[in-house]
Amino acid sequence: VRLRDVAAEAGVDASVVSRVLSGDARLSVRAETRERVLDAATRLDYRPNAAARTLKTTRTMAIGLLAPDVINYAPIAKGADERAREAGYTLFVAQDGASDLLAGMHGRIDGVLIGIGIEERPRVRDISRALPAVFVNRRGPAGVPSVTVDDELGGTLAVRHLVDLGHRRIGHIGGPLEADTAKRRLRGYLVALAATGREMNSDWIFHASFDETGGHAGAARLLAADPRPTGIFVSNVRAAIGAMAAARSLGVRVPDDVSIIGFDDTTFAAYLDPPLTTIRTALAEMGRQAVDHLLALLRGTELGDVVVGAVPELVVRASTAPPP
Amino acid sequence: VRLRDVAAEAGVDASVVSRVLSGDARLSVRAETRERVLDAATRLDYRPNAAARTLKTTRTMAIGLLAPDVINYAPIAKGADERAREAGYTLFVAQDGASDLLAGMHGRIDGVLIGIGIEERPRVRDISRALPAVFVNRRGPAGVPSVTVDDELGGTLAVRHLVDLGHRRIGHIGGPLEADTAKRRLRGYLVALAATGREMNSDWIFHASFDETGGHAGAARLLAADPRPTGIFVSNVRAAIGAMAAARSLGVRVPDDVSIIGFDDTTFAAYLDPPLTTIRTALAEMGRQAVDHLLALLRGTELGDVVVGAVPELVVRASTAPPP
DNA sequence: CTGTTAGCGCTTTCAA
DNA sequence: TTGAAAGCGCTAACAG
Repeated sequence: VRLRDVAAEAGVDASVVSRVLSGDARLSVRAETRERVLDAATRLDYRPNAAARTLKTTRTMAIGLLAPDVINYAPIAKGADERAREAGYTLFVAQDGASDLLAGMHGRIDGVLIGIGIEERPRVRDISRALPAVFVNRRGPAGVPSVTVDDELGGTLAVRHLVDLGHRRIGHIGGPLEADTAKRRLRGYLVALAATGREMNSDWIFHASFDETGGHAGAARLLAADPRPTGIFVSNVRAAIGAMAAARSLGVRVPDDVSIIGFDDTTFAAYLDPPLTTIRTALAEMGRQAVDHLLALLRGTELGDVVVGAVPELVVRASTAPPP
Repeated sequence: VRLRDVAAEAGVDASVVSRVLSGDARLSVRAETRERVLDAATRLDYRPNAAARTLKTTRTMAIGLLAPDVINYAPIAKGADERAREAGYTLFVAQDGASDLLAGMHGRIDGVLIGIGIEERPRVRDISRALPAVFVNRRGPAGVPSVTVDDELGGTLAVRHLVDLGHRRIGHIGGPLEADTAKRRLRGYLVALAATGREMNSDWIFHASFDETGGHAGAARLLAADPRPTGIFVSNVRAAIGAMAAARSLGVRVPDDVSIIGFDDTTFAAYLDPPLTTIRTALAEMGRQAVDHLLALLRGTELGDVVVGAVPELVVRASTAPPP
């Protein structure tokens, strides 16, 4: 059913229907006419044709989220989805790995939330140029706004917790260094080490993917160092799962022999063995604010880089303890 | 830049550009003209306006995937995404929980892959009526095709493995009974129990959400039964994580005191403590076939319900052992 | 081999 | 308070 069918049914012109249905404020219609229109629309189960509307208005009322990994980004996507919906927008999530994401998204969304750094996938720079974009959980190039959490502080808190427990040799399994997120967490780690006068040792630092295999590889490496760290800050929960598995297969007990603290408190954390101590960040809130930011951008307001106000906090569970 | 800009640049009519760019097979253009057009298009970095094209052709060249849970559906989404892309389609993933998914999707996609059963969310029935739909990992109502794996066989294999190890009291923590997937796995469990003459006991069966909390609640319940099962078939990896956590907090050792076998071999499984024995199903393949199915449907071919050919298989790890 | 033309369904001035 | 008309950018007959 098209607009004109509704118009015919209601005995008015299509333009009237359009105005009534789009809730045009400063419009005068007789209450009775409006009734008839609304009636006809429901009776015919009218749904506007998105393509036609978009062609006319040049707005799709949809936004995209480009995530490097749907599992890690699930909480961010959830927050973003909620907020987008509240604002009348539809959120589409696209996974990375695409040959030509740009082609796929172009013209179907008004703007995009980019969760991948330009050093990770140079292509995202083009995307951020081709359409209104806000980086989420990553910083963008100059001129493109971003919404992140305070990763550096998170890293610092993690190290400080280990220091408070008495650890002197503290290692770090971080994400890929192309991810600025990983860089900031690393900086937090380094700054905290320096501030507390703890020894630094490049053998205690390893960068790998934000998943189980990455953490596994990292722990295998760090635990082979001599001397080896007694505490490890792993900058992702899935990586922490991998790290604990590696420790286990080496006969290294957590937390008795080595303490492990993760980053981003995902559902799994509390159910692991041992339950994982983590740094909790406001992931959903980051998603929400990123949407707000993007919508503001679409309205022409430029906002710059934002760090979510909610501060990372330590969640102590059982994977950390005083050093042996 | 619009089509006509490219046309002007190339010194031809817009319709020529349209035909050249859309790679219309049975079209005769002078090689030289085609050159000029292609040249102009790249020079101007032309990108077709999706809305205009859609309005004209009534096809969006995009499909949607409606998932109840992005984490559990990540492998399915990955497979679907690959295949869609190969066919020139863009895949959009929408999470459930939406107030009105239908409104959001309508007109932006040509068809949809539905990963949620109609008993779980009655609304999906409307979606399947409003646009071409194929159910994935769920059966749809009569007349709507589906692509699933052999869940029943999977359930049977799981039980058989426990039986082979010598277990006599075998429990089941399944998904929500509204999910037909959960029903089929339950049936597999029951059939295998009956076939092997194992005792049945309703205290050993629990249905809950397909996630950590569900598995946790289930194990808490089953392990409190008297006598309690020595082996448990948990129909989801995340639920198995929760179940193992519950066992641990009750001082019940896995696999010494109780064996646990999960379903759908996700990344995590191998990294858990103990590494989880599972039934591996062809999730990505299911996603791929669902896309094929939907595209066939869009071309007018009706195909009915399909069960993915790749058979579920047992992956033995360390969470299962002979009963105590 | 290439150009002309009509129209997809909607919104939005402008006129009545 | 309502209707008429134009046009968003593209494609697909059809004509030349």
